[in-house]
Amino acid sequence: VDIEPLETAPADALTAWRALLLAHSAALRAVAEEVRLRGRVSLSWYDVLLELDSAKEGLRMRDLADRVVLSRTRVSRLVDELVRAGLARKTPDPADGRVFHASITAEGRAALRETAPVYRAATERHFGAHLDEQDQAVLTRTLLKVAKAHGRA
Amino acid sequence: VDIEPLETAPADALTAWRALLLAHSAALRAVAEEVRLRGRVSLSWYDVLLELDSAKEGLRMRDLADRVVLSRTRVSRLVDELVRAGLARKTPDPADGRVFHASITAEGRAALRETAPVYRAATERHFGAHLDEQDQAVLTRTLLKVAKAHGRA
DNA sequence: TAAGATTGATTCCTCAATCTTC
DNA sequence: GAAGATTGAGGAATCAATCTTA
Repeated sequence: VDIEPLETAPADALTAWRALLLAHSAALRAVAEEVRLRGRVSLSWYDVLLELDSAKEGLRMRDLADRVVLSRTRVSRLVDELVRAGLARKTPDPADGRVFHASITAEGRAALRETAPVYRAATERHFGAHLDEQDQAVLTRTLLKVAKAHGRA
Repeated sequence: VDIEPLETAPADALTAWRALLLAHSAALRAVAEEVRLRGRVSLSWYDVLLELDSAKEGLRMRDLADRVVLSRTRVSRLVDELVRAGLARKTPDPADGRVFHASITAEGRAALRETAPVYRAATERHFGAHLDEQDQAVLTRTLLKVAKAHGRA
């Protein structure tokens, strides 16, 4: 983190930031709780499985960690849990002995299919339902600007 | 039938939700790191002190937990840490023996004054700087709708 | 019985150190 | 030495159980 001189922030930035923290906390708790109750896998597992499924070829652990909002360490442990549960597999890269590729199993896809509607419904109920289409479009556009500025997304 | 410009973001709730998760994660990490490096207290301590300062009368532990985005348990432990550090005090309610009131000390106010500019600058640098004024206004409006729907804010 | 607050055990998550391979 | 991945240790956050008082 580079240190620069202090600048006076527009009062609006702090207000928007506070709103982001509140909305995130409230909605995420509700979504995670609903997925936990009604889904087949936890939200963390779901996130990982979703990325594995969208990348058909198998993902290096490193790349997987970049796509999920978690540390490399955490992802390593989550994948191990998924492997133990039979929902994912880990295969060594034949060309580079340092690398492992994680991929989703048929059972993992089944779990994903089973949990996806729960996740969609929870997200809709606890987040989307409170916003109209234009709100959602503006949120996506503005929040992705922030994420991209940090090298995510 | 009107044609939308290509750069218009998809307006579905899942996309906006994903953008929220990414932006929140990236910006919060950066803000917390900067506050940790340059501020006098951690972000958690800062949040609690801020609430204690804004409620001059002292807050019941219960009410404090409601205002901070943390569990009652966590707040209880944070306040104990602050008391040990001399930045807050805890006084029993004379009328109701179950209740404790947490309040900020002069030293706590000093720590708050010292950390506030760091927090403002970090929030501006890692969040506000990537948004124009209208973006910020819209974010505040929409995200507060979500928070309020969950009984926060 | 119920509400406010804390404690103990547990899970979640990350950092630093390590191991292996390039 | 540097990069990919894992392990050990510890902090952060929560849940369930408990204690106290209303």
